[in-house]
Formats: sequence, structure tokens, C-alpha cells
Amino acid sequence: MRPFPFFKCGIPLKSPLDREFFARETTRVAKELLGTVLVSEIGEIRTCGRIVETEAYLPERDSACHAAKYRTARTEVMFGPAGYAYVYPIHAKHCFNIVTELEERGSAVLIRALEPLDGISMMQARRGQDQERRLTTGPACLCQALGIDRSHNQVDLSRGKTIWLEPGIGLRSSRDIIKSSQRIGVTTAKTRRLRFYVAGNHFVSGPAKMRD
DNA sequence: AACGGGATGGTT
DNA sequence: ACCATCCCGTTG
Repeated sequence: MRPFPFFKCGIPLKSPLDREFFARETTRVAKELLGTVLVSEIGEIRTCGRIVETEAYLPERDSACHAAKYRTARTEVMFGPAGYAYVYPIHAKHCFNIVTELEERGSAVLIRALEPLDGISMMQARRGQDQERRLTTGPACLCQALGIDRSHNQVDLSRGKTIWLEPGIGLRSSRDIIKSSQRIGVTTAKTRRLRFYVAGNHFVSGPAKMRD
């Protein structure tokens, strides 16, 4: 149970999070993604934000996981190697997930909220909004802010091109407390606490009682 | 071809 | 609490 080596010899790794990071137990990946940085570089424009909220969708006995219901063209990427993007459309918007665990498992982590870091004016333009909290709070909002759409389904995030993840400065253990709750918007498996968030962070989504 | 629900989000 | 909007899996 050693933490993933964000730091080697005291030097922060600058390369993107690799397949090994994602190819682990899904709830663990979901928790350790908190504090890392999601980056998009589209049309030479870099936008990025620190992840503050995630949800795990498990490979077995999780009725809310898309892969549990059907293996079709839409969900095929979930059954492939870890570290690929699963972008799916919902209500005329998009959600961004990262495939986890071993091939054929069918599991992923949904990214639900970011703290904006770079490219904020680009995010504002894409969102048609100026208020910082309206930019990247909520899974479909952050996709729009970072320019993520269906064309990014099945992108290999470990390549460090177009969309990838960076270790960032991680969580500050004294300030950043991780809490869990039931997942937002899911109608089945409601007793499961598979949503993870940085307690009290300004950019976490949901009602107040699910943010503090 | 038609139907209905959804891991949303903005408005009332 | 309501609903715009549209994709996709299911049914006929």
C-alpha cells in the first residue's frame, strides 16, 4: 500500500501520468487523481485545472457503470487498456472519464470538477461565462471549458498529446481532506460511496451538504 | 422507425 | 422543481 511515486529522488516527475498509474484498482485511482492536473492542448491553446472531484465506476456488481449494462461501440474503450479517455455524450453535453484496471474489466473514473489553473480566458470564451466557479464545476462544464468532445473518445492519455494528466503539486495534506459520498445523478447503487472530493473546495460540484 | 431514459446544467 | 436537447440502446 505504498503511494504512487509522484516523486523520485525528491524531484517531481514532469512527464504525464502513465498507464501504470491508471491500471490499478478504480477507487484507488479515483482518490489519487485528486490534486493532479488535467491538461488539454487544443489548437495550440493550453488549458488545465487541478482535479478536486471524481467518481469511480467499478468493473463488477456496479449497476451504475456503463460497462455493466452493455458492451457496444460506445463503451468499447472501457474494455481496453487503462489510461484511455472514455468521452460519452449526455443531454447534448459530454463527460470525460479515464479507463482503469486491466483490459476486459470495464471500469473508469469520471472527472467531475477542476480548480482552473491555466488558460482561464480560453475557458471563459468556451463556456460563455466569466465567473470562475461556472467554468469547471461539473463534468460537462469542465469538458466544455477544456474543449473536450466526442472526437477525444479513445485518446491515449499516457502519450501527453492533446489531453493528459500531470502530477502537479498534489494535495496539501494539512489542508486538503478527502471525503466520500454517494455518486451524483446516479439512480442505482445509491448506497455506494464512490464519489471522492476535496472537502470544502470552492470548485466541487453538488449541493452544499455534498461539498463540505 | 419510433421510443424513452440519462454519470447534465441552467432557469423558475 | 422543471425542462431543453440529443445520443444511443431497445423494441417493433
